[in-house]
Amino acid sequence: MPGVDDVFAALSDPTRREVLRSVAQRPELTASRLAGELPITRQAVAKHLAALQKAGLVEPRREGRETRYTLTPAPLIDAMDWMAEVGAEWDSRLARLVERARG
Amino acid sequence: MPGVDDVFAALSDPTRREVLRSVAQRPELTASRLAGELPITRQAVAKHLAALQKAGLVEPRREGRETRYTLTPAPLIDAMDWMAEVGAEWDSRLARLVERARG
DNA sequence: CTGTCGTGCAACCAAGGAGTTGCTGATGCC
DNA sequence: GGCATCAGCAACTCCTTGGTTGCACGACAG
Repeated sequence: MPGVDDVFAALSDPTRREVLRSVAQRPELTASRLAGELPITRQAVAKHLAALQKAGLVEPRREGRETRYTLTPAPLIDAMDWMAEVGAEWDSRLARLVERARG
Repeated sequence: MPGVDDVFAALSDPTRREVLRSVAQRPELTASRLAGELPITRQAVAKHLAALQKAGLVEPRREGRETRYTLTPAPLIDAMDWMAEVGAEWDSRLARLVERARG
């Protein structure tokens, strides 16, 4: 039950956004494999994944000796909700955008 | 011409989000007035406003000896776009999974 | 002109966070 | 069993940053 606070905090770092995008693109990604594609160590990737997990954006699944990560995009909607709420007084078009994104 | 990077960085701080929300609700707000409503000094508010301005989320307008700030919500759309893009990649991943399961 | 109010700039401090290295513990393969 | 991986934990180093105080300058009221 992470709040908007954790979500925005997680998205604030460019490397972490890159990690999130990688997890979104490739299924069942592990920290070691991800570290092989990024210019940082495995431990750094693990920290990013922990932050993303705290924000509820990613879900670990233990498979033998490796842990695979999966995107859980629900908190993204909450963040978009917050932005729409801020923009609501200013421009009602934002609210309509989110409505459409939610499906 | 600020990028998504500055926007997410600006939104990462709770106090700064509070500032942004205040500016969104009450247009033509000044730093001193804002500082009166928050438990921080005027200079801290000014720094937050500077960060928001760098992200293109707010626009200053000099009026005599005071500067009034106005919300410019356009970069919020960019940030929402980024999130929607990540979600879309996730959806296509799901689609591929379903495709494979269908055989 | 003088005092006051609102701003901006600079230096400084404390806390947090990104990234690293080093080690230990499991798990899988020969 | 023995070795190579993958992962988790801890401590440490920098660098960023949110917040502060102090000061100096421009604008308005008396």
